Amino acid sequence: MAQRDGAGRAPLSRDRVLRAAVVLADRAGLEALSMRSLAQELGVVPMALYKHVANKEQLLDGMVDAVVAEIEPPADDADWRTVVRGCVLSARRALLRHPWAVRVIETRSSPTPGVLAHLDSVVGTFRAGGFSVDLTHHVMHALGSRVWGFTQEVFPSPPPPDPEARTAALRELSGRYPHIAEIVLRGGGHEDASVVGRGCDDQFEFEFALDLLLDGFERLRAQGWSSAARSAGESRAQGA
Amino acid sequence: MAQRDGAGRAPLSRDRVLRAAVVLADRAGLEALSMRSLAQELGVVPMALYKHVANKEQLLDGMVDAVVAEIEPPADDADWRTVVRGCVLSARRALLRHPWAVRVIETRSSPTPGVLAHLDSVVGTFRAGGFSVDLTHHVMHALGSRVWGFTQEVFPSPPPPDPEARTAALRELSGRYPHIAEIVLRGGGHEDASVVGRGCDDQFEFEFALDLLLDGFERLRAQGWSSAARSAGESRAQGA
DNA sequence: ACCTGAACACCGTTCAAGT
DNA sequence: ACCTGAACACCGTTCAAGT
Repeated sequence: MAQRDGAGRAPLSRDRVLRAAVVLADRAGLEALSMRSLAQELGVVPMALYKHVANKEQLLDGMVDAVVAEIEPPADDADWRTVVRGCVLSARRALLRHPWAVRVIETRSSPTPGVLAHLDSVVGTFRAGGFSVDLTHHVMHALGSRVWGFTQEVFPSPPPPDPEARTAALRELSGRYPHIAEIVLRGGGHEDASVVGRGCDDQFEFEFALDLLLDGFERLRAQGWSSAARSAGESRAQGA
Repeated sequence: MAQRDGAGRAPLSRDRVLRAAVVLADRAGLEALSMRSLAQELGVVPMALYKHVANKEQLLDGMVDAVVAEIEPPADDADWRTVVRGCVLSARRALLRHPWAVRVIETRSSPTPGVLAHLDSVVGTFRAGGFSVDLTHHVMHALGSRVWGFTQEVFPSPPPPDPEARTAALRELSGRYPHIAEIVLRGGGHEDASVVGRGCDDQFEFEFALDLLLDGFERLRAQGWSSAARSAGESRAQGA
C-alpha cells in the first residue's frame, strides 16, 4: 500500500512535502524547484503533491513559513531596543541559511500566518517599550524589509579576482562612474589589484542602517512624536 | 523588404522592441510578457526578437534602463539633502508609473548601465555635500532599495471593503495578531467598518523613513563619523 | 547569406481513463 | 472511490531546412 518504492518511504504528508521542498531549494536553488522535480525527489508522481498543497503558490507559502519558524523567540527581559535588534538579527540568520527565501517572501501576494506572527511580535515589543500605536505603525514601515533581516543589494558586485581583468574593470569603472569607483577603491587612491575592491561587509552594512533607524526611533519616542501634525512639508522637520 | 505586414510596420530595432515590451508590461502585467507574446504584439515571428536582444534576461535589462531613463536629472543648485531627496522621489515616481519595474530590478543579477549611472549621480551628490568616501559608502547601503524609490511592503493588505466580511476579518485579526490589529484600527478603538482599516499612506510612510535616514546621515556627517573605529559592538554607539 | 518553422526540453495543471 | 498517466496550453531557445 501507499508509496513504498526504492528506499521504503514514509507516506507523504504536507509537512514532508514542505521539508523536502526546502531541502531541494537549499541544495539546487529556487529555479531547480518544480512540482515535477520535487515529486521525483520524493519518489512520487507529480500529481501526488496536489493532495497536500493546492498548487505551487501554496507550496511556496508553506516554505516561507517553514523558514520563519526557524526565527528564535526573543528574550523578553530586556529593553525594547535589545529585543527588536535580537529579533531582526535572528530573522536575518534564518534567511541567510536559505538564500532563496528572500525572493520567495518578496513574491508572496499576501503575508502567510508565520509572517504575520513574526510581525505581531515585533509590533508588540515596540508597544511594550512605550511606543504609541501611531509611532509604532510608522516605525514598522520604516524598518520595511529589514524586519526580515534583509535588504536587496543594489551595489555592483565586487570586481573579478583575476588581477589583469580586475585592473581593466576598475579603470573602466573610474571612467564611466567615477563616484562609484571612488567607493570601490575606498579612498585609498591605489589601483593595486590586491588590496582594493574587496567587496562590502554585508553584516556591518545591515547593522549600520538598522542602528541608524533604531536611534531615530528612540529619539522620536522620547520626544513624543505624533503624525497628527503631518501636512505640507511637515515631515521634513520631524527629527529637528 | 523587412517587416511590412498588416498595418505597415517600421522595421524592428532594439529600441522599438524595448518600448513595445514596456508598453506590454504596463498594460498586461509582467506575467503576460513572454518572447512569444511580445513578438505577436510587434507582428513578427518570435525568433525575430533574438536579432535585437540576446535572450529574455537582456530584454528585461533593457526594460529597466528604459524606466531608469525616465528619472529626472537633479537640480544641482541646492544643498545635498534637497538634491538627494529630489532624486529619490523622482525615481519613485518613475517606478510607480511601471509597477512591474521593481520586481524586474530585484531579479537582475548585475546592475545595468542606467542603474549604475543613477547610483553614481547620487553618490556624487553626497560627496559634493561634504560626505567622506567612507560615510558615503555606508549611507548608500543604508538607503538600499530606497535609492530606487521603493521598499517592499511587508504589511498585510487592507481589509475587504464589504462591511460584513470586514468586521469578521478584523475580529479574527484581533484574536490572532492583537498588535497588528491595534495598528490597523489606529488606536481609535472602534471596530466600525466605515472608518477603520483605511490602509496605509504609502507616500507618507516612504518619506517618513527617508527623512529619518537623511536626518541620521546629516548627524553623522556633522560629527565627522568614520567606520575606522568599528569593532566589537562599536556600531551600537554610532549615534550617541 | 538570410530567415523561420518545426522541434526540443521544459513548465503547472486538468481531466478522463483505468483499477 | 481512488489514483495516475496522458494531455493541454504554455514557456525560452536551438537548429536545421528552406529560399
